[in-house]
Amino acid sequence: MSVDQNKKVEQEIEKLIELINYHNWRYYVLQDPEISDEEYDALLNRLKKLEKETGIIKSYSPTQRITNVISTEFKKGNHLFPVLSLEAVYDKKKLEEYIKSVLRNLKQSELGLLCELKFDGVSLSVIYKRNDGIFIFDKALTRGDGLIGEDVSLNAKTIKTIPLSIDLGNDNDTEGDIEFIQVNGEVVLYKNDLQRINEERKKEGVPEFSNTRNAASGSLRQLDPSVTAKRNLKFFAYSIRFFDREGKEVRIRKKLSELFELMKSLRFIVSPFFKTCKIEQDVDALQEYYENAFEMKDSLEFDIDGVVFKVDDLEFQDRLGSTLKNYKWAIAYKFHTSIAITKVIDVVFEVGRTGVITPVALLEPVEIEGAVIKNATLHNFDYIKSKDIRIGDYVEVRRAGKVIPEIVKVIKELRGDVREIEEPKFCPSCKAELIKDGPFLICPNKQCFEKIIAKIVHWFSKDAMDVDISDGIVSKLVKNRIVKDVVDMYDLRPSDFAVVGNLGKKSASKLYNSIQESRNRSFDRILYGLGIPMVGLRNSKSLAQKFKNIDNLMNASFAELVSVEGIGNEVANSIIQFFKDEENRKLIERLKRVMNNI
DNA sequence: TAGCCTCGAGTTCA
DNA sequence: CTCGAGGCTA
Repeated sequence: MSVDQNKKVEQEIEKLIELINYHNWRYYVLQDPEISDEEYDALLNRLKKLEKETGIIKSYSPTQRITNVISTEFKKGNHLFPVLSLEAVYDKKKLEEYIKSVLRNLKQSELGLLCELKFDGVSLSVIYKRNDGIFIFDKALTRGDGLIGEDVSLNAKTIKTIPLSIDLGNDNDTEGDIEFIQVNGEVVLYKNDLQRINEERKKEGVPEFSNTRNAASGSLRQLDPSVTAKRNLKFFAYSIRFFDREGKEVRIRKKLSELFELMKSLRFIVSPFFKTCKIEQDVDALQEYYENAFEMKDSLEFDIDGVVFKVDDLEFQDRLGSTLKNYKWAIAYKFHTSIAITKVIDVVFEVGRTGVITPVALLEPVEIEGAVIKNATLHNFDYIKSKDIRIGDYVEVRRAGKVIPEIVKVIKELRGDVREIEEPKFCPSCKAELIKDGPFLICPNKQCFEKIIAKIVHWFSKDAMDVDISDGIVSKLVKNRIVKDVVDMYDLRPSDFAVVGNLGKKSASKLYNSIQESRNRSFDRILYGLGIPMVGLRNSKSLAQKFKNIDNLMNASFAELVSVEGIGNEVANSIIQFFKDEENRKLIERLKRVMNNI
């Protein structure tokens, strides 16, 4: 083939790419195709043929959306502009406070806002790089830590609604100094696609996805892009930023809403149902947008978990800036979700201060009212039996009262491949044989690390010594055999803490000082800290008041004990048992050396 | 002895 | 906060 001919074919390839991209956009983004599927396929086949014959394959050619490369891991990549989260509010009052603070910070009396739905999907940064006057898909990154994300380019390329090239045109880049473009948006999976995928997975005997977000996230993190391609993911764009060669941001518009229009013309699906509004002090317009979104959320094809309001003026955005985690120029107004459905991934067993083994369900993380729930206690085996909870079950989770997650019930309709929760025979920490006491399993080993850790943590707890020490540090001190009981804690130097924890010099000496200072705690707190069974806050106070010091208490007869208000047979026996124990007596002798009020 | 009241213990996440 | 059980009173 002559050079001339080659050039001609290359031109045809370029034309075909542009034409296919155009029809791709009509079909996937606008959902308004101009040509039939057959005609589209014909164009694609022609392109494939030419590429094969000439070997000219442009990286942004539609044939490159699916490659056969199967990676073993994801590379890391830097975002050009950090991808942060948004502060969340759950009621009108909190929203009002936020808006007022923004107005105050900007010294404005009114504010233009852009209102959007908050998609329940996975955030994605798509980065384009200049090449011959147009911008070519360079890479796509997950959020990661906000600065560095995972490179999921191959998977992102299979998403038909992410353009592989962008033509800004001259009027958008008069200086010609834009080198990179970062488009941010949400990768979402439609509800009907989730259903379809789950039906297939059920047939194949693999676990179903519990919601569209998890499915989208899982699809984007596939090692084999051909799997991602079949998932029919969508990309909703909500931000576009431009950068020069040095990575400095270049502004070509003044308002976010103008950028939304620009993204539309660049063939992105922009955030559906966005609108702008102007507000002053009252947030009624925002409340209305929120209520509308709430009403229509079930009829939408995709999942949303609230709405987002963003300051429209980009200069105002700059002035507001961001914290370490959040942009200050945007707020998420989220729907209440007091319950959520999630999956029991596994059950682990924890050892408490008293040796009682507690089963804890590990859950597929779900968000309830702003907190991500990963665990829920199952209390004991009677509880497990009464609710018939099994590993692999889908469960309804509620945040009981204020914070503590609770499994309300098993969704039996969703039960698939499940496994019974088996009672452990041995302590998960020290492997000692467990003893059964009613519905409880108990570790009898006095040296059990987890028990020692829990006892020390209790000793320093708020109502006892009131020392702010993390159980992580205690755990390391015990496991490295640096301490074996609370008395040893008073002999540690600041440097000992630095060794085990991620503590700086300052926090280490602070911790040291507060432990030393706790030598002066009152007798009732010491008594509580000892953790005598059935002796809690209240009983420690009455006992301390009556007996004044530990020797009086140890020498007290049964009759003297029960004469104390609130102490009956059981509690008195428990106290006598506690002081009979040789280990406990030794500990108390040692404590006399370090505590001032014992 | 029944029943109310109070206390202890375990519990999660930001 | 909740559950379960001990203490106390009628």
